[in-house]
Amino acid sequence: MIASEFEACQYARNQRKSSDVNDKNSSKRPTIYDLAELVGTSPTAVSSVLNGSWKKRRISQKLADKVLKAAQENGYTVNIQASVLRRERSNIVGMILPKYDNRFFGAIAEEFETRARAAGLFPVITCTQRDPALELAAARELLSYQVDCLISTGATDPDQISDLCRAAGVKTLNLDLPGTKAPSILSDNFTGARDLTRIILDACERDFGVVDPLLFIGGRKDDHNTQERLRGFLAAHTEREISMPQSQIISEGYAPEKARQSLMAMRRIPHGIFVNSTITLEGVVYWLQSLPAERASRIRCGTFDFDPFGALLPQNVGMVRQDVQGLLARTFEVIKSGKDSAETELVACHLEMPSF
Amino acid sequence: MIASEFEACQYARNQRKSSDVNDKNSSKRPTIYDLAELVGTSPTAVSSVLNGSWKKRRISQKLADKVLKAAQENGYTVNIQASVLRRERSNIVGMILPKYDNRFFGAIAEEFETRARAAGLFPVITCTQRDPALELAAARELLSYQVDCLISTGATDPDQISDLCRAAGVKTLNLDLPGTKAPSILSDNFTGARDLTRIILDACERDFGVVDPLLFIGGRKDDHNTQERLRGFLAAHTEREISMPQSQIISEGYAPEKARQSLMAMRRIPHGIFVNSTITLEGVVYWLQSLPAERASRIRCGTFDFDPFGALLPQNVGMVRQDVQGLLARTFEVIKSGKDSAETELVACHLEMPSF
DNA sequence: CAATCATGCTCCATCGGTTGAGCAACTGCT
DNA sequence: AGCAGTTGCTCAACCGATGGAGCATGATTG
Repeated sequence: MIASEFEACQYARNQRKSSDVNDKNSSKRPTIYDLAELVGTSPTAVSSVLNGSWKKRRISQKLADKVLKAAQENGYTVNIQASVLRRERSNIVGMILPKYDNRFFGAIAEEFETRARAAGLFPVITCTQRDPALELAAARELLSYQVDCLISTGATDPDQISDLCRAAGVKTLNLDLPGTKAPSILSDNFTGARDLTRIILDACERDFGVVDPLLFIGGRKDDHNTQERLRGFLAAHTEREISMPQSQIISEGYAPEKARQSLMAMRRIPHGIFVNSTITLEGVVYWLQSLPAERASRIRCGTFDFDPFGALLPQNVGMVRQDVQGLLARTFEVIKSGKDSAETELVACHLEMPSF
Repeated sequence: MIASEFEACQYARNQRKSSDVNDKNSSKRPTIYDLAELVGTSPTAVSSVLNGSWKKRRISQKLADKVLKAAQENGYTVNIQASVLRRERSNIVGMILPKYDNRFFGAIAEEFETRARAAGLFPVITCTQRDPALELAAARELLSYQVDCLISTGATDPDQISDLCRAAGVKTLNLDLPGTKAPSILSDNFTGARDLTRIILDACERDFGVVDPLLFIGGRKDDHNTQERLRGFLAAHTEREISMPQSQIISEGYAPEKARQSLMAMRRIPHGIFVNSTITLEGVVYWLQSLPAERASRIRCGTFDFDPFGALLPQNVGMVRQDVQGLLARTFEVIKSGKDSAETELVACHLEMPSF
């Protein structure tokens, strides 16, 4: 008898499981073998019903229904590890992200997850605390999970990660900070910064009749984004023939406290300030609070990156909001296209003006 | 000859791989079988060297060194899918998180990842946009990745997720919002809110000589955390024998715009305001901007949850900062203890006073 | 009525790593 | 020399899902 032979074979294959099939207290989750035994069919049939290939494999509707019902009743979930091991693709997309502590990275994380899910992929984000060693370790870890694709966001050393991915034959892409060994998708920091600078210059001229160089504060000179923003900042001054003294560019890190101290130490307080990040803006606000109200009201500032509280500051004349949706739309397009030339692509920013 | 038999067997096992071993252009990553062939040993030996069990398995230092060198040179990374499939534990811990758009959840995500890594576990966070259906789908997905443990943070319906986990025999735990079917770890919303209310009442009395009921704004009445905070808010009034009119409690959601409109519509503007979230605080600040400066200066407010910009508002007298480190410390302790009784545990908040 | 085809399913090898069992070879002891 | 014990390694089964190959049926056609 073929049927009993099959059953015997199943039983031999997995004694413990078989005896647990009808045991609701069993903590082991059911497998396709368990369902096959319950329904009285083969594991292959069960698998193909559950993964959708059953039509192609000419399984009858009747059997499919029985299998689906059994799966439902027994709370079956596929074992992805086994599935991925067997298939060529994992459908997992990994992302390395420096921090979750600001709106920009938070929005990137959410948008990435949403788009990945919409594309039928499983997103895994891992946060690397701006630590190069952790970035590398995390990349390696994601690779060992067989990600199909790895996105390095704001990575300290994206090229090293690209190398790892290349060795593993995994697609990769740099977001927010460029690398030379994979496609890079960035905000147009130059244009955003230039437009913001113009707005601040306009406000100073309009409100105070002053045409002075602005103060640039925050960021690091060795940081690509700071360099580009500085370039935009200087371009806006050059086009108005305002010369820029070196002392007006303070780029000694993003930390709020550092910015506050630098501002406190200045002999001549500028009317217009270009703030290079929302985190630096915290320090600027702290400093503003220490000024007499009348003096504080005679300052205008604009910030690169958006924060809803920052936008409500009376001194605020504009914030550059990066187009997170646009950045990730392009990211997924590039992934899909399979392109892997190390070209850099810019996505325009949006200038958010105060609405009050 | 045993050696040649072994090699022949290996070759038969995997023709394509074997011929690729020395091919640097091959995009396939090396496996333990490849390394075994390179070094001239068995896959078992390679595996045990690479996963650290070689001492126990009495592999010689010499062979271990050779294997490690080969692994290094060929950029070997373990295939976790295969490894997890065979082992009983995955060492993956999953977390469901509503949003990444505020400091609280951002900090939870970072702290969770840090602690998981420190415990030798692999953290996977997935963001569910406060969507109950997505929460459930995400939980199912994480289970199919064989997570050892699943943490529901701020989940709409944590009990449903607990049920899923129970069926799969997976440990689970609720964070930030309580459930009835798994251990819950929450901030002590009651005490935090009561203490904050006291501070605001103190400030109104000290600065304006007024002993009036405060305004409570933000949140939802059916939300556990709002209920607890409201209880603390009322307790602080009761202990001072201040009676609370219903009209002073506005709990129609967290949205900033909603809060602003409610405030605009009030006939009598209160001196003291209890703001139930930083997101609601945005609306309050928006409204403050619309007031004459002199009037705005005669308001004191405190907020549940912390935001660095919010802390810098001149009207701010305190922010309740939830103890994210404490919450996650307890979370990991409970996980480790294996406890699964549905008890709720409270973690104290910290009252952050303005420092200027 | 035999040959052909479609239908509905099962068998088996496979993905890569892990683990219990076991086997040579060598050492030390009586 | 004989035996136990140690050292250093290999074998083979297994985890759960998947897909190509193939095998009985039953229906259709010349």
